[in-house]
Parts: sequence; C-alpha cells; structure tokens
Amino acid sequence: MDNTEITIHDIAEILGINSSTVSRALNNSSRVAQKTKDKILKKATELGYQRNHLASNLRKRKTFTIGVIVPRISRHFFSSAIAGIEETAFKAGYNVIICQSLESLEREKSIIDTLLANRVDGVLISISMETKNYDHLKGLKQRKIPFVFFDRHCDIAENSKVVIDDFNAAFTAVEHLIEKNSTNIAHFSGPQNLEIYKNRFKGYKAALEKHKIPFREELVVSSSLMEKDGAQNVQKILALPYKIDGLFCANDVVAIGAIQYLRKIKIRVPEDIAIVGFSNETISSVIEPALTTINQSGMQIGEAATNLLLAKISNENKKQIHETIIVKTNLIERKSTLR
Amino acid sequence: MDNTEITIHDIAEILGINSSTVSRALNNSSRVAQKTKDKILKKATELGYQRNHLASNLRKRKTFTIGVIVPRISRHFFSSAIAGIEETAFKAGYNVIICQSLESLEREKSIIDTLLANRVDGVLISISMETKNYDHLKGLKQRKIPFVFFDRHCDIAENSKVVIDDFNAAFTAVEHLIEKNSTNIAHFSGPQNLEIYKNRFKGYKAALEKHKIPFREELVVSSSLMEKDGAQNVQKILALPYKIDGLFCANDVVAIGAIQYLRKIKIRVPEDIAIVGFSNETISSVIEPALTTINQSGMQIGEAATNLLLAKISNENKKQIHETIIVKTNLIERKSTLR
DNA sequence: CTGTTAGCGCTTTCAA
DNA sequence: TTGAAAGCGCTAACAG
Repeated sequence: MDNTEITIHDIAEILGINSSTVSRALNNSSRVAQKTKDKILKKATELGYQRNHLASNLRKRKTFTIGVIVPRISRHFFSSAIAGIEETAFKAGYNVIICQSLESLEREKSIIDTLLANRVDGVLISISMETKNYDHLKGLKQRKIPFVFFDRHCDIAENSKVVIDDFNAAFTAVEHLIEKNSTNIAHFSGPQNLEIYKNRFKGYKAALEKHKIPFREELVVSSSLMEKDGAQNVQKILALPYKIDGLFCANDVVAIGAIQYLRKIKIRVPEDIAIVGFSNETISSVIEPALTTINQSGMQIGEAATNLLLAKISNENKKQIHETIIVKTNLIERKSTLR
Repeated sequence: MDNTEITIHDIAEILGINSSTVSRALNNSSRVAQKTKDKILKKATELGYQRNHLASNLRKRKTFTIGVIVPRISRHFFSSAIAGIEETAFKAGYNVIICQSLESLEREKSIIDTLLANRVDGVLISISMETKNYDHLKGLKQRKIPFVFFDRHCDIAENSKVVIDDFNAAFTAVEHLIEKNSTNIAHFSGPQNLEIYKNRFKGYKAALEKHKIPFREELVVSSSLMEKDGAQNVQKILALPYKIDGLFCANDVVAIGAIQYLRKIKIRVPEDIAIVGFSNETISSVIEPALTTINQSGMQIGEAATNLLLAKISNENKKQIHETIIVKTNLIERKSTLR
C-alpha cells in the first residue's frame, strides 16, 4: 500500500530462489546460469525493479560519485568545465555532485565536509579567491580521497592539477600587443594568492623585459574578478598622466566590464587601445569581435581533469599519481567587423 | 592500518557506552543527557568522525539529494538556473546531482534511471528538444518522486512548473518592434514541441494581429537552437523579396548567431533591422548593446523551482501540490553605444 | 552453478 | 536517560 519498492528479495521470493543469485544475475555475474539470468531479468523488468544504489554503495564502500567545487557555476568558464566533467563522468558511470563556493573559504570547508559525508570517490576543485589556507584539503588527503585541481590550483605538496599554460599565454599575449606597437601596456590582474594570476603576471613582466620595456607598478591593477572591476580598472589607468595603448586582461569577466566601459566612454578597441584577454568558446565570439583573445576550452579542461581523477580513483591501491596536465591555449586575433 | 573510518561504534566502544546513544547525541536528540552529549561530541571531533550519509540515508529512506536535468550545462541560461538551484538547495541542506541530456531523449531516460537508482528525493527538469514522449516521466510519478519542470516544460497532467510569461513577453517584444516602426517582422522560433516556443510564437502572432499586420508563414524560421542557426536564419529572411526591418528572436543563442552574422555582412542593428531577443543577466549586457532584450533571470527561476520542489518533498504524505509559478520577465531597451 | 550467512554504518523501536 | 536488537537493501565470502 505504501511506497513499497521492489527489492532483490521480492524477486527471489517470487521466483523461489535465493536473493544472492538475484543479486549476481543483476550484476551479470558469470557465475549464474544463462537460463536463470533470463528468468530473473525478465521478472525484474516486469516488476519495475530498480537497484538501490545506496545499499549497494554502502556495501561496496564506493559511491561512483565525484564532487566538484567551483567558485561560481554561472561563470561561463566554469559551466563549460562542468559540462566537460559531467560528460566524461557520465560515460564512465559516475555521478557528479556540483557545489559552488561562491568565493568563500567558509563555504568551501563546509562543502568538503558534505562531500566527505557523502563518501564521494574523488573531488575536482577550483579554489575560491579567499582560499589562502589549505588545511581543509588536508582532510581529503587524510581520508585518502583523491582530488585534482583544475584551473585555480594551489601549490601544496603532492597534488595533481589540470591547468592552462598561464605564463606562456600571458607572455604571448603581451608580446602580441608589443608587436602591434603598444608600449604602455596595462595589466588587469587577479588575486595574487591564486597561482594562475601570479603566473599570468609573471608572463606579462617577462614579455616586457624581453622587449626592454620598463615595468611600471602603476600599470598593474588587481581586482576581485567582477564585471564592475573592469570599469573601475579602466578609470584607474586612464587617470595616469600618459596614454595607455595596450591592455592585457587576465580574466574574462573583468575584460567584459572593461570593454563595456570603454565603449561607453567612446574609446575605440583596438584602435585606441589594443586588448588581449583570456576568454573561452562562447564568450570570445560574442564579447567583442575586435578583441584578441587567449582561448581556453573549459570543456577540455573539465574532461582532462575528470580523466585524471578517474585514473587516480581506480589506482588507489597502487602508487599515487601526482601529475600536472597543461592544456594549451591559443591566441585568436579578430578583425573588427564593426562598422 | 587500512582506510579505516571512524564509526559510531568506535566512539561508543572508547567511551564504554552504546552506539545508539552516540547516534542520538550526534543527532542532537533531547533524549540524551547534556553531559553525555558533550563527551560524545568532543570525542567525535577528536577522532575526526564524519557521519556516513550513505548508511544514514539507507536507513532513513531519504537522501537529501535532488536531481537536476538540463539540456546543456554550458548554456548560460541553464548554468545560472543551476547556480540558483544549488544555492537554494544548499541552504536547505540538500545536495544536487547535475545531469545534462544533451538534447537527447535516450540520455534523458537513462539519466532518470540513474537518479531513481540513486533514490533522489526529487527532480528538477528542463526537457530536451527531442522529448515528445513522456513515458519516462511516468516512472517518476509511479515511484512518487516529486518533480518540477522549469523553463522547458510539457503539458502532461498534474505537474508543477516554473516558467516565464512566454506569451506576454513575446507579445510585448513584438509590440515594441511595431512601435519602433517595424512592419516586416521576422520570428526566429524554436522546436514547436516545446511549450515555451509554442507560446512565444503565439505571442508573436497575437501582437501582429492586434496591430493588423498580416501574418506571413515565411517570416517564421524555426531551428535547433544552435549559434550557426542564427546565421542560416538570417540568410533565409534576407532572401525574401521584401525588406525585413524587425526581428523577434525566441532564443538567446540563436540571437547571438544572428547578430554576429549581421555584423559580418555589415547590416546595422538596430538601424537596419531592429531586434528583440530573449536573454539573461550576463549575456544581455555583453551580446550587443544595441539589442533590446527580454531579460529572464535563470537564478530566480532556479530558486523558485527548487523552493517548489522542496515544498513538494516535505509535503509528500499530504495532498499533492500542482502549481505553476510564472516568473516575470522585463524588456530592456539599450541605446547603441557603438561608435 | 546456487544457497547460507554475515555485515556495510546507521537509525529506531522496544525495553529497562 | 540509556541499552539491546533488528533491519534498511545490497554484496561477498564461504560452502555445497
């Protein structure tokens, strides 16, 4: 009468056999006669049986679930990474629990607790802006839950990560600007506790150095990666007593904000100020055809990270893998198609 | 020596008490002395105990997990909806399993099976483009798993949904174009098995009718919601023997494709052709300042859908709720800020 | 090839 | 206020 679900015992009883045989049949074990298997499978579908993964997982001490922690799902880079993760995981028979830290360390901690309590088999994480202390990650290590950083990583010992070639991408970007005759090149950076922004900054400096352009502190503006920061940053560099003719933007959202503001105040891109910014599939085609972008495929990063994590999961007993996968980016220059 | 996790029995044994008392204490039951509670909690944190939700859920027949099915995570509308869902669910102590159907009915079915097997407490679903048959949803009904449609719904009996005011939004959009002196107004539509596109189409027709503009079949171009469709659709309407001066686009991705193509062939928006398109928070500000948009907040829809679902979940035993929540959209006109 | 048995870690009666 | 015992649904020895 109630919400009674069909169990293997029900099937066993009806068929007059033992429930373990049913279990084996349902798992397609070779240790069950084909005839019995057929009978069981038939009855199972007839009754609308559906395996209870909770019970199965509890017994097997494995959940076929991976946890994913991102700062914010709606950021295009992360949503496309998640798309890649989900797809790869789905193919391998894994579920994905998605959580967003909303850039808060507190939340990140609490999420990790939840994931641990749910006994996920592994974790993919892109750390929050606030995360400067990594004790909560040690919890994962202690519990021997494999985890892989993607995009926003941090430099703790013995970890795996999937990142883009930040330094080189930045270097190429700035060199590109220099070749386009920019000399006063500003850099819109991100939080310096995040390795990716540190490395992009280093790439910026290295390119200047190579081309004997003096580095100026005031041309580097950091921010908290919001769209409004783009506008504010532009104001800051425009207030300088000399003309800025190039801009290397380390974050797509900030780039969007910057470009919108530049449009508003009628400064032309790339004629008045040439810009190179990090971006990704969709945004880059939409954002501004005149913007040269460093394309990073979220999908690809998600896929790579998931594959690496799955490898670590199935490898558990053997020696640990501590791998760094670098996903290549590429510079795409667009001719302005604006009238 | 192995990956031995701390259980309530470990705590009980150490403290020389019974595991059920530990369980009660950890659940903050009033039926255990404060002194014992303190002792237990202290020992638990000391040992780094973490409740095994699998076991707990199995016993309680409840998972505090909701399943979410969307066509594609990386679509901005869906990723912002998911952001809203995750946030609302997280607050209520629920986990979220995200799945993408990739617009395939087959996958949608298989996902529902997985979610059932995982004993999710409820499901939020935005159906795929291919979904014209709803038998797989009946499975949810039979199992009494509450589910709520959001955005892309279908008209099966007794269901709950959170949608936007498609008809009115479309009507307003087209009326807006008419007021801007467009008379030959094209409509880029979507799959007509999806109610939302049906209703947007109806709104388009109604507005024309009200203003005594004859409806012309050839001005309506449907598509499979890809960016490339935007370009193709534009080609189709430009091939018509008269000038199109208005366009109502029922899908943001198609709108993006259309605008890019128009730019490429040097047709000015909105001077040569006025456009109103559905859009959402981020995209709308980026896509094209000259485009008037119907803004739909994915976040808000996700939040509303989750709240409705949670209400249904906790209401399980009592009478069913079959509610339709309509989230209002608003038309945002932008002045072109392009040079 | 199939059955018996024990138990994954937790909650929840029932009894004391 | 605590303990004893049963069992959620499944799997995995171990027997036979």
